[in-house]
Amino acid sequence: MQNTYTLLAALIQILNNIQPINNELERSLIEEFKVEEIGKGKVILHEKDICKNLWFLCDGLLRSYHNIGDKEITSRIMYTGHIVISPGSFFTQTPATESIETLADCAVAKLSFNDLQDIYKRFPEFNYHTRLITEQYFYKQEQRLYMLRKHDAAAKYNFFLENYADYLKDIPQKYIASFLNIAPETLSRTRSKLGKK
Amino acid sequence: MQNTYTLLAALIQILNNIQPINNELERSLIEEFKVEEIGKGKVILHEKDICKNLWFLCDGLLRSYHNIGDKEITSRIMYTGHIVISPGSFFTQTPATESIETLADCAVAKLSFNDLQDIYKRFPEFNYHTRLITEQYFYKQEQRLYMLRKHDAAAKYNFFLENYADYLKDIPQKYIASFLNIAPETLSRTRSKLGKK
DNA sequence: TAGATTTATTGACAAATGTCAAGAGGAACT
DNA sequence: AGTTCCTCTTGACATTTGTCAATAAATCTA
Repeated sequence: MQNTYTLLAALIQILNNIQPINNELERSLIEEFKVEEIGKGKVILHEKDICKNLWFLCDGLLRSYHNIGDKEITSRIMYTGHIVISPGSFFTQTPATESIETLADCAVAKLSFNDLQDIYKRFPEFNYHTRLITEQYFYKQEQRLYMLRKHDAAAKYNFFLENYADYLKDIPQKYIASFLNIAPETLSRTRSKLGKK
Repeated sequence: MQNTYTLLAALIQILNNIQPINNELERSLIEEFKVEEIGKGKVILHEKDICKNLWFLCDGLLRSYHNIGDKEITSRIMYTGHIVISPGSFFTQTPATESIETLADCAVAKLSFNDLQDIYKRFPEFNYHTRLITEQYFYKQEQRLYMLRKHDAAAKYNFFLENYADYLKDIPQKYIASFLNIAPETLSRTRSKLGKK
């Protein structure tokens, strides 16, 4: 496994792009983030548990999902470079209404809610970075809202292709289908109509 | 019209609930926010314009909408107490992909992007407040994502009733329909099945 | 590699919703 | 009050998607 510094380089880069962070903050982040490798198919957050960690996905693929009746709905798909939390649960430290699982072998860097609050206390300027990051995720989430209002299954699948093409082969179609809010059979038919793109 | 202080009291309250703000910041906010009254049916942000303002909706009702082909889709409904922006446009100061219009006579307090940046510079701790507010809106947006994945029109309409019942009579049904991503005719039929709630 | 298990595909059909059209009901304006 | 315009409702029908079932394909496991 690579060292923490190397694995966190992408995260440090994201932060520096927002506004250069000072060495002390960088050192604290590298110190507080705990890197771990997680095999494919592991649930890193279970529904009803409190999301006590924020993960930076150094490498890999994740999905969040929740159950409605007997159906499982994939709500988000997260890939390398993403900051991963269950928003409602992490922000308010209340039980999660969704689970998060790995769709591939992953390397993640984990920061606990409490350690993050410490960092906010010691480096108030860090609020600026996370405000901008939250704004970015907010905007991306809005894109998904637009997607779900698209008229037909083909338009929704095209959204998926535009945004997640690189991960197409690694995500079981049934998950893609529920992410797009269509039946797996409909996705299968849509794909064959579009020529298996 | 009431004075700026009275109209902004609710906003100041929201901020103080997050973390008490000092007098100087409060004074600056009251000074920088410009209150105005806007009649029903006015477009306060036009698609393709840059969203240069953040509005605090002191009193009234707004919706955001965008066009897809010949269809108009209502993306958000915002009522008294909401902080209103077109997220993608305001955060990045790029052209908006949606418009915002009043659905009733409104009183708003307006703060320009530039004035907000000044406030961030003078009061870095304000990033903390807006980070938490952004997190809250992020979470509410996620609720709308869940709604759009609900199985049928009745479930979507129930979501609307649970979240916007107070504004039911003030929002034309065709807007509610597109917000829920169903045809106006379907909403009409769904309502009559549910007994006109 | 063989067998078991899960996932994807395809067909037939059902159900929900969308579309089009006509008319009723309200709101706004003169 | 009457006219006009827009929204809502209702019906008939078309279309899309969902559901169920059978089979094929792929993946996992021993």
